[in-house]
Amino acid sequence: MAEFPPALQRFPVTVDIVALTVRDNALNVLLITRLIEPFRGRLALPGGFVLAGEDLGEAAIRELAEETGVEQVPGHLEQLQSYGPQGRDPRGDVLTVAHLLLAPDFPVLSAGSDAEQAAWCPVGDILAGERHLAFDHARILVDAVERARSKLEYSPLGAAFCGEEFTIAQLRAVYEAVWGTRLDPRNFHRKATGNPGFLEDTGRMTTGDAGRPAALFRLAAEARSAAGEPVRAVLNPPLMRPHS
Amino acid sequence: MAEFPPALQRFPVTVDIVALTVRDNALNVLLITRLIEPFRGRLALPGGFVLAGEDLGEAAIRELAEETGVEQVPGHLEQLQSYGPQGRDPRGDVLTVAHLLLAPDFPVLSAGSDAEQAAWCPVGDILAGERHLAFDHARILVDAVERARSKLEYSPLGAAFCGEEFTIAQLRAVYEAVWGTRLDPRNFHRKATGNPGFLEDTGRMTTGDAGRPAALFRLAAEARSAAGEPVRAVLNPPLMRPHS
DNA sequence: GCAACTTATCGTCTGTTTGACGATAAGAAA
DNA sequence: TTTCTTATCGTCAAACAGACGATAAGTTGC
Repeated sequence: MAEFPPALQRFPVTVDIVALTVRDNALNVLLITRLIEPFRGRLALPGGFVLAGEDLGEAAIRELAEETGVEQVPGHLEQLQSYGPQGRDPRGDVLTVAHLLLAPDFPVLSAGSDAEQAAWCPVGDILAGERHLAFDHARILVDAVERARSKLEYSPLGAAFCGEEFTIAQLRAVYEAVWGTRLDPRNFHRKATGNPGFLEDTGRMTTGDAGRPAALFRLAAEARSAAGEPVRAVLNPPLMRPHS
Repeated sequence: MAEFPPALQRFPVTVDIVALTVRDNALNVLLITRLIEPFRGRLALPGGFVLAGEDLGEAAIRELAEETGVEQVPGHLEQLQSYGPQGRDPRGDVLTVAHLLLAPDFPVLSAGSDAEQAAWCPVGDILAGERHLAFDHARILVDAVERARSKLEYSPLGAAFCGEEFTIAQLRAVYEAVWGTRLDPRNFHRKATGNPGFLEDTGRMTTGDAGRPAALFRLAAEARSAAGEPVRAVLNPPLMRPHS
């Protein structure tokens, strides 16, 4: 039976989760306030060490549950990228596997005194440098936002920010918040509804809002991904963000 | 001074490299024949353990150099995805960070008796199941090929498979090999040369080949990425692969 | 040298898609 | 009832993709 080399270097491994949502027409990220050193008092991405017997995705889901109180993954979770192990943590080398969660606005746990307090923060505030994140989390956040932006172009994942049913205008608001642009409502409506295999009409309408009632849509069956499965790119041709 | 928790789990970490190139109009992957257990005698992706004091990219470059003899990274190297740590290796849990190299056809080291022999293998043969790869490398290869295919659509990375200078036909052969389709030479020529910021004419021509001499192009300055930097997507609108 | 062949490059034509924007529909608010 | 707001449908021109003809400029065979 083969064994690992005796002098084999082993590394602590963490998972970090960049949970993005759209609140008040702005892209928000879920951040915790660190209660322990290092970076005590600083904002950081939720995450933690991978335990023995865990896979990466499992660890990400567990950490998310521990720090926000959600029972089920509330949106689309995918692996982003790995960072390290050098120079990330003053305690020593740590490899981190960052994950990206695109989710509807969900309530975060109001933690007790000894737990880390999670809260949604506007991404713009963080990227503008108003608050400095712990570790290399600012860089991870930048990569995550860029990934989210490009995913919206050629995948149906914009709908991951909405609930089960949504209007075209709500979906458009997602694109506008993530891309930081304004989109023409009429052209967006045409593209979203005219792409076979993207949305399907539920037959129901909104009521009570200002303006004309809107039709409610859901993701078409072929655009929904089973948990952990890659999303089939159904936006063909893609919905390009305005370049300028 | 903060320290890591005493009971902290640590994992061996490897880097694996999916080196892709185009040879004889087919997509090829660099594979080694394993000389040690586990999976002795099986084909596997080049790679190895991350050493103390190394970052992920450094480890990937070192392993590539050790197993192929290249001195410099011969193409575009980027991180693909991480896998594990469970159920990948009979010796125990290992986390691997897969990397993707898109490179021109480069000669691989003809190793001596005790080194692992690297060789280019047609990706089609592997995916068809003619040879079984060690570990979960077949799955990693599938993910890498899919990443390469989609990268060609909206990034200038097709040129990473060519040398410094290349003709439109050579670039088209790359797209055809990676996508496994035929493309109309005239429409491809129009798209490749008509996209500002993608290619620039060197002013030089091929000589000696069959047919009319072709103009030699290189990647435009704005489409070249500094080492390790993300590639700016300059194909706008993208060059979509035929869907069917 | 000359015809045949090969490959590169330029054009044309048609259907599709985008971007800009007018017009109408259908509710709530005043 | 009028006004306001938002949803949805149309229109039009420019850009673009896919199919394919035509020509240019080499090499190869004879």
